[in-house]
Amino acid sequence: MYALADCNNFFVSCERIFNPSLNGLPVVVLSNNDGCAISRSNEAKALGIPMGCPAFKIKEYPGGDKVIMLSGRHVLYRDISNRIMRLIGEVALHIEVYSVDEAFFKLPYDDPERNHQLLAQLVKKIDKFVGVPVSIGFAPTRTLAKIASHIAKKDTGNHDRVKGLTGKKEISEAFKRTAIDDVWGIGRRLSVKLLARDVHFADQFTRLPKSLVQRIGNINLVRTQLELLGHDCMSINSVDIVHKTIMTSRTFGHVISKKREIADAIVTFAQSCATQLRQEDAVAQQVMVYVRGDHFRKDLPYYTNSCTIRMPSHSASPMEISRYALSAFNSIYRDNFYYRKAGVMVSDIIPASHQQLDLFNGEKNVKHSKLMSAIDAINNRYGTKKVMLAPTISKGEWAPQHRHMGQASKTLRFYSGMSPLSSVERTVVKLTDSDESHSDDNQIDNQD
DNA sequence: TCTGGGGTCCTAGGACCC
DNA sequence: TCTGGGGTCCTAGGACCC
Repeated sequence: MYALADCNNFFVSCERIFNPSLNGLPVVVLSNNDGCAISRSNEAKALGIPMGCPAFKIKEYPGGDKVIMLSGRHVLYRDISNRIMRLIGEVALHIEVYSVDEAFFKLPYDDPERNHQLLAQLVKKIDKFVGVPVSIGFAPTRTLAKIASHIAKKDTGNHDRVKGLTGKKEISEAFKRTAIDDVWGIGRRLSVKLLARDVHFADQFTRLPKSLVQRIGNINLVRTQLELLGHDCMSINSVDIVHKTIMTSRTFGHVISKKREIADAIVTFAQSCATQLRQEDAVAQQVMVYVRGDHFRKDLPYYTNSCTIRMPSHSASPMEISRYALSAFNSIYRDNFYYRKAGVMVSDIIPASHQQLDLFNGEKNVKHSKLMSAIDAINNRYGTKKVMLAPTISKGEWAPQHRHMGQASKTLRFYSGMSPLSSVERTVVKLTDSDESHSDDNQIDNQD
């Protein structure tokens, strides 16, 4: 039996822990650059504000001028999420953290009644010790548990916020009320195709012949149907599996055309990928860089491109990854265009322990890895980004804008147990090794 | 003024090989 | 005159999720 715990309006609920005066008010948390709403309180949902609504359109809704808009504080949310996951882990046989606000887990009992009691206690415990409202659904498969958790969340008469879908009759009743696009795995495109065939609710979908389901979608849609019929066939990447790709990208605060400034962002993103790799104790061999114009600006010529480079060996060194990222960037950058977004993705990731020793670069790898350990230790102790590669110490023209941050940083540091940072100077690490000679095509990385 | 970021999986089609 | 068949690998694009 699987359970799905889902935090209600997660980011908004996190903000309310620290600012209870937000309770009962329409609140949204905004994405990077204060671009659009990524979490909405029930009061904001009631005003009709959709997920992803651009911030500037919010006040166009009736009552929208009363909506409180907050910039996101993702480090804080991650910390709160970890606390919730720990509490779930105390009762679960096996937990799969699916996203920052959701986790699937296996239940210890066969008896639905005992499971229900256990989960109701868990919801209360999370309320008490963390302060975030959580809804939990449980059922024989993950896709059914997802439907159950929707019901638990939406049914206002359900006071313990737990819903089990275990009996045949109960499940088929729920199917009749589940719109086809509310089924996990059926998104915008597939629901259009299904509606065209007069499939409006989950029960109609479960009756379609398998061959037709396969034709409409692919094997994934067949799996979704099987899951609804009670066959457990979804595998979830649990936290202990290394990521297949790691990406860092940002929309800039405004359009940029200067190569130097974009390169600065690219190096920052490359470093962030390297840091994540080291946190997962993994190494990557491919580096992909992309740049993009602003597709909302019809007055500017639009350009987008990407370049993938295979490094000679796997690496988690920010110097190494930054160098190849810059090289890739140099090959796609074009003068006279305005850029709004860029990103770095590393792939072909394996655990560091599987790494083949590179005979030619062995000594350099050892040097890098000692340096990296030292940098990680400093950043862990004094706060992220205290030690950075040289090209990233500019003012950061590309930096996203956050206008609704309020008194964020004080609370955040206190909450996360970090020490104040004022006494620590930012340290510069030179990007280019003096013994490297193959960088004639990356003019930028030699400037420091 | 102003529109996020980070993932996964599957499939079709091209390149290449024998 | 006339242009195989089967396999693998890679990549781009499309779909989904939060």
